Amino acid sequence: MKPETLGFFEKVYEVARLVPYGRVTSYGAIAKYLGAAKSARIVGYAMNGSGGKDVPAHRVVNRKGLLTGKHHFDGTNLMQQLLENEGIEVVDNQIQNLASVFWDPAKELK
DNA sequence: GGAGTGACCTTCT
DNA sequence: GAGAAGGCCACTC
Repeated sequence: MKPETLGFFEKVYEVARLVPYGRVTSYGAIAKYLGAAKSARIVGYAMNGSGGKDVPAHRVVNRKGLLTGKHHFDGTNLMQQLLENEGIEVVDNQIQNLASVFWDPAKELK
């Protein structure tokens, strides 16, 4: 469990868990916070292993607020259901008040 | 050891 | 202003 041993994936899981209730963040925001803004794709790839973990992947969406990773969940509207359950308005797999629920780790955690 | 993949983002036309 | 294309890094086979 040493930071040095922890790969980039573990770091992504850490930030994903830090996302407060009723808030959502983007892959690029996490990647940028980790110092790999150009590796935004890696963040999404890391979520591939989030299944089975306590990582709220449903709180992580793309830059447009679109639930792109929704397909990776067990169900189809599960991700949307979880977001709506937290008070986030989601329509057609897309967050409406994204600017209101957006959570930037680089600024919040700093 | 090399090549391919991926739940993206940035930039140019 | 909108649309389209490319690139980038980390992990897996």
